[in-house]
Amino acid sequence: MDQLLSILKRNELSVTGSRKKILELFLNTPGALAHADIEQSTNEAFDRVTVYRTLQTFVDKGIIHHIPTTDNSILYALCRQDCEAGHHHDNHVHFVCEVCHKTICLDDVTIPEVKLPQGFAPKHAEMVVNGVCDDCK
Amino acid sequence: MDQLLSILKRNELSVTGSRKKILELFLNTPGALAHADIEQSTNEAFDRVTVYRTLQTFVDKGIIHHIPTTDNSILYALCRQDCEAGHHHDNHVHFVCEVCHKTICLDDVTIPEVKLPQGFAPKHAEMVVNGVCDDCK
DNA sequence: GTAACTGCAAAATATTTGCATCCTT
DNA sequence: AAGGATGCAAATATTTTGCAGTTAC
Repeated sequence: MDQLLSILKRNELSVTGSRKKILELFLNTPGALAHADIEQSTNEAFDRVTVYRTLQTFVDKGIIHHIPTTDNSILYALCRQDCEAGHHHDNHVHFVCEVCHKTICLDDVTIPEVKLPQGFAPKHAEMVVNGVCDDCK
Repeated sequence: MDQLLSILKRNELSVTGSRKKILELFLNTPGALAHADIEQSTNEAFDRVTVYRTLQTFVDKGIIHHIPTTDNSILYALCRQDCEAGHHHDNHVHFVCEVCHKTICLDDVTIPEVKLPQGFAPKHAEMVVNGVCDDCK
């Protein structure tokens, strides 16, 4: 079965036009997407409200997740291996290029463990690295 | 000289009421502050616009910085040792407690280096750990 | 057929800008 | 006194909500 459909089915979501198109956009994007990127995904425009609701649904189901940024922008990313496995790990580093401003999931770079002070119980970590990416160097 | 004044002077900022109050708020807060926290800092309310402008000024001067979050909220933090040294390193981990929702600067926990794929040139890294903090455990 | 999803309109929030006035140096 | 900072008003932009019509199953 198509990967796209399989993701929706697995999460008990009905297969609708906007969900297919938005999810496809994520599947075809190596990095992260901002709300605006999705709204402007030229070919067919979605209603702004539908984009909000669809993203929220995907986040609720764990299909996509927010990724942290240092510049207050709001980015969403779907991470390939996690989705194929059916649940999220997101334990990889995100890289933000300061030249092209793209955000890239470095799926192969695992977030290292850190030793926290006494009493802190970590559950999840996010790491964002800024710099210049391979394309812009 | 008062630490507060020294920070403003060092950055060539005139010493005004709102700058003093907002900076003081940061100096007295162990973690991070959201825009709303500042606006609501009871005693005396600032004009919403002044808060925006003051925060922007502080960010421009490097007195405070955005910290990344995984939940799309916008947080600012001032980090003690950096400010005392006169410039920013911010190379420490931020911890977000999922019980009390506070964000804490773990000044003593340094962000580890990671090995990036060929061609990526890192300049700065941010790391956020979610979990349960010492107070809430 | 039913429950869920979408699009439109509008409300509620959040952020930015212009300008006259006030404060800091 | 001069330049910059503030507060108000208003313009923009962003996000949420209600509801009627449409679509998926």
